[in-house]
Amino acid sequence: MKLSKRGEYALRSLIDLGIAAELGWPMLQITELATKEKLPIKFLEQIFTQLKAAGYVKSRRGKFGGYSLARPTSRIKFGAVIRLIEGPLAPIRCVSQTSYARCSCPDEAHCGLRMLMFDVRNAISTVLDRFTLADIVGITLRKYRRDKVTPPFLHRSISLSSILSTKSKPPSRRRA
Amino acid sequence: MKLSKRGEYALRSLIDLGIAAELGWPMLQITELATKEKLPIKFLEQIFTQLKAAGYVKSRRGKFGGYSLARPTSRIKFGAVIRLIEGPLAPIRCVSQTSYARCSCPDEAHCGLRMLMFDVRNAISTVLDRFTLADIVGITLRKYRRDKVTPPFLHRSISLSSILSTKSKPPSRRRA
DNA sequence: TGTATTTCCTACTGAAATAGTAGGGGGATC
DNA sequence: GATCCCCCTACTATTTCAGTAGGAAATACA
Repeated sequence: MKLSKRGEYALRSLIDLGIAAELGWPMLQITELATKEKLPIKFLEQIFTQLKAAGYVKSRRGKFGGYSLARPTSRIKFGAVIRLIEGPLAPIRCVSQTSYARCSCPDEAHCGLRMLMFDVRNAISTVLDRFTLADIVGITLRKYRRDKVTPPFLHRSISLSSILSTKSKPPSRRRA
Repeated sequence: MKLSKRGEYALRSLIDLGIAAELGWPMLQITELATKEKLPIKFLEQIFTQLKAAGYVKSRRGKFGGYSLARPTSRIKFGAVIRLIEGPLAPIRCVSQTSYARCSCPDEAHCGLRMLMFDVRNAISTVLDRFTLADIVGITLRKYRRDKVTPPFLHRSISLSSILSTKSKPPSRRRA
C-alpha cells in the first residue's frame, strides 16, 4: 500500500505547480521545485519527462524556461496521475477496473480475498478519483491564508501582503 | 498500492483455514493449502512461521499435524494481518497511525499531499480494520450455499450434502 | 556570434525488496 | 523404525527503487 518516492515527488511537484499557478506564477523550474522540497534534481527531471509525455505539464526550454501545468487544475485527478506513475490502484489485478488481469484462484466469483480487495480498491478510488488538483490547491491556500503563512517556494519573490490579498500579480518574470 | 504475493498467500490461507474451521475441520496442512491454491509449498511454510509467531495460527507437528487458527475468526482483523506482512497501511509514513514517521516536507500542517494521503489511509483502514475473518468466511460460505458449490479444498473428504446442511461434522481425520 | 541557462535524452549503478529454492532437523504417529 | 509434517537456516535470481552521470539541444540576452 506504499507510495513510491517517484510518485510522492510527482504529486508534490504538481501541487506546487498548482499553487504557484493559482497565485499567478504559472511556470516553475525544476531547480526551484527541487530546492523547495529538497528533492534530487536529476531524478525530478526524469519524473517531469514522464508527466510531460502524459500531458500533465508543458515545458519551455532555455533561459527563463521551466514547467507549467498543461491543463486546468480542476481537470487533473490524482487517481490518474498515480496510475501513470505507480500502476493500478487495486491491491491485486483481479479487482482492477483499469487493468484487470485474472489471478490464480480457480473461482473468482467465490473468492473471499477478491471480495475484500474489491472493497479496498473502491475505497482508494473513491478518494483518488474524486479529488482534483484544484481541490487540494484550494484547501492548501485557504489553510495558508487562515494561518497567515507564506507558501514556502515563493519566499524569494513575493511579499506576504501580495499573497494574503486575493490573487495579485507577482512582479515580472525577470528578477532584480 | 500493491499487495505482495506473500501477503496474498497469507490472506488466502487464513480465509481457507477459517472456512475449513467453520465446516468443522479446524486443522489443515501446508501441503493441502498449497495444492488447493497452487502456491509454492516452501514459501507458504515461511509465511506460516510468521503467522504463527504473531499468534494467528497454531501448529501440530508430525503425522496428521498441520495448522489451525489460534483465535476465533471474529477476532482476526485483516488490517492487522496486512500490517504484519506488508507494513503500515498508509501510503506514506507521515499519515500512519501505527508507525508514524516524519516526512521530508517542511510543514506538515500545510502539506497538501499529506491531507490527501490521510484520506487514502483512512479509506483503506475503514475497510481493513473493520472486516474480520469471520465476516469474509461468512459471506463466502453463504455464496457457496446459494450457488450450490462445494468449497474446493474439501472435495476429497466431505460430501456436498454435509456442507449444504448446516454444520455437520466431517468424518474422522483418518482418511480412507 | 558567443555565453549562460534550462530542458531533453540515454545510459548506468548500488541497494533493497520480492519471490522464491535447497537442505536438512526433529517431533508425532503408526 | 519408517513416514509424515512442521521447523529452521541459508542461499539466489530477478525486479524495482532511487537515484547519478554526462552531454545534446533549445532559448535568451549581450
